[in-house]
Amino acid sequence: MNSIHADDFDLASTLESGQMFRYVRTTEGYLVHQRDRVFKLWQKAGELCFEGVGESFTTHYFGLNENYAGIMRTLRDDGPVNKAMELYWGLRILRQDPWECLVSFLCSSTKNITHIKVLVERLCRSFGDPVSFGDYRGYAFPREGTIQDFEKLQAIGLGFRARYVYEVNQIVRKEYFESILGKPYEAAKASLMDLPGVGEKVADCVLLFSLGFSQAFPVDTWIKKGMEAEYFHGQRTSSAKIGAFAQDRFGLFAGYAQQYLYHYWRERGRRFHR
DNA sequence: ATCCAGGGGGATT
DNA sequence: AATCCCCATGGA
Repeated sequence: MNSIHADDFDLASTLESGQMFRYVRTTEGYLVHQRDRVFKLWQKAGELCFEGVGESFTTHYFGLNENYAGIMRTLRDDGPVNKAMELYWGLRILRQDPWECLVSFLCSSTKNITHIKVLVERLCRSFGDPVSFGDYRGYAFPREGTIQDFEKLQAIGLGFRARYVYEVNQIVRKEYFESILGKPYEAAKASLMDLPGVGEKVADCVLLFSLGFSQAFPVDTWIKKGMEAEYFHGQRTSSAKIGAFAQDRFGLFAGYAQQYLYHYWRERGRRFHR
């Protein structure tokens, strides 16, 4: 067991705000998969405790070296964001493995999160190497280039998404993301959108949740509905307009605003039904 | 700009 | 049992 001091950090809202799909809630905390890693995390008294993984990985993965309070200060002027910030203070943007992030969000289109989790889990079971943690047995996320059996891929239940995963697996290698990292936001997004199955939404998710482009503002259905209600007088507005509005209003850290609003509106929506 | 196929599970009625 | 909805993309 190991631990680091972690102020301004909320493990639960960070993991459960729809950025990543390979976690299980346990009695003490969370069991998390990332590429071929599987590790345990829990929080107590300002400490982030971890088992099965190193300190430098943990710090980087959760963005704990960022100036969180400083970033949040730039977003305080906005009412809804400020409200979400109060409720979920400590929600961080993850630095996931870009390959895993890309393939996961390729599976995400018009799926709810519970179903995305199932699909990603089946993908790992079918194409990933076995991994373990104590008594726990699981599977690593499939490495780049190892998703080659199209029939097996279809059997997972990906539907029309199977072709995207298959084709992207043939194109993308580890080096692919290194060239993207050096580009400005718009150019990086355009590069990702050259991949089959990658539109604005998926590109922004990969840029934000894995490559550190904090200005990326993914517009999914929750964000679209929420933004229309809150900032566009309830009028139907295109995702492109919402994206442009967000860039203008929230600036360099629009992605944090998005993640707060997404979690806030989604949690609120779910609570209505209980 | 808008429309619609693709596709399947989960939630709601 | 029927319907709606879901962190979409791509092509018409």
